[in-house]
Amino acid sequence: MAAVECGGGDWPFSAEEAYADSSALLAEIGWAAGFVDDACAGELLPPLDPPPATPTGSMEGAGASSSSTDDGATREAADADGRPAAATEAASKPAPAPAPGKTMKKQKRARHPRFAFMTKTEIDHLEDGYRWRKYGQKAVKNSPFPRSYYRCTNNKCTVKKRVERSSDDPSVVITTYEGQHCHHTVTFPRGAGAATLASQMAFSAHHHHHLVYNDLPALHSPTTQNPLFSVPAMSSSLLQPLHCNRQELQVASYTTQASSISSPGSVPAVDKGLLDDMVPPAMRHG
DNA sequence: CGTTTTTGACCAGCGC
DNA sequence: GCGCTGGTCAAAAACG
Repeated sequence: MAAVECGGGDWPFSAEEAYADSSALLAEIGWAAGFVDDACAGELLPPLDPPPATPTGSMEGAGASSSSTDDGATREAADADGRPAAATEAASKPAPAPAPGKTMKKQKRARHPRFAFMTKTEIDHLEDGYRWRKYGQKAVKNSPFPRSYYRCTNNKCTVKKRVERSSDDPSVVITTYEGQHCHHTVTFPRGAGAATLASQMAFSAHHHHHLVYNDLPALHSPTTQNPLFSVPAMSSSLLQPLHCNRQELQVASYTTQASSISSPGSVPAVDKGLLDDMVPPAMRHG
């Protein structure tokens, strides 16, 4: 596993860091993290081929976009159907009193730490110990695979999760967590999916100081012995179940911690990285 | 019957 | 200003 400090990774994403298409995300994470080889000996597969840098304005493949359906004849049906509360209200009233639930859209979305990892698996939604409710699905530009949006079922918990399959490698699932859980896992099954494993790895990284952070730009030289690729052993106890599950894992994280970003060469505040992303200090096991 | 998923629409941000 | 896209909402459907 490798964790990546994504420079300027404020939330919400700016356009260029929003990973509007999975290729961009793949490029970033893939290059950054590399693949964990099946051998689990710390050997790593070559980094992913970076997809051609797609210009921001490139619209090819937009046919996959769901926006094409938005303008369809279904709209009038929907309007006639009702959508009485929120939609109609929002449509008729320009702005003044934000409808409940819509307030988040008015203000700039709050920044949340993000934690993404890539999993080579056929399973789209990996078990990670938390319960999630799906609240949306969108077709992604330049990708034949849709992106699913999940929210933690704990109503006090604002953590969200995006799951999408890589367009470059359909066997790779990209999972992006946003926010911090304010509660314990519902279940934390031993030897469950790779997502659970990733969480465990995050914890292990914290406890064993195995994580190596680096600044993203430095990661884009696949030939170098990047510190990221030498993530020490990734704790064999963690890799073992991974191996058993026959799932290859990539992990990357982007956080909003400027402190780490500002010290690319060193090993900055390693402990705080992933764990801080995922679990508030009060929740950590001493 | 309660919970979750599906799905079409709406909205904001961004680039042109 | 317009169009595109990602993210979210919420009613309906599906599921247990």
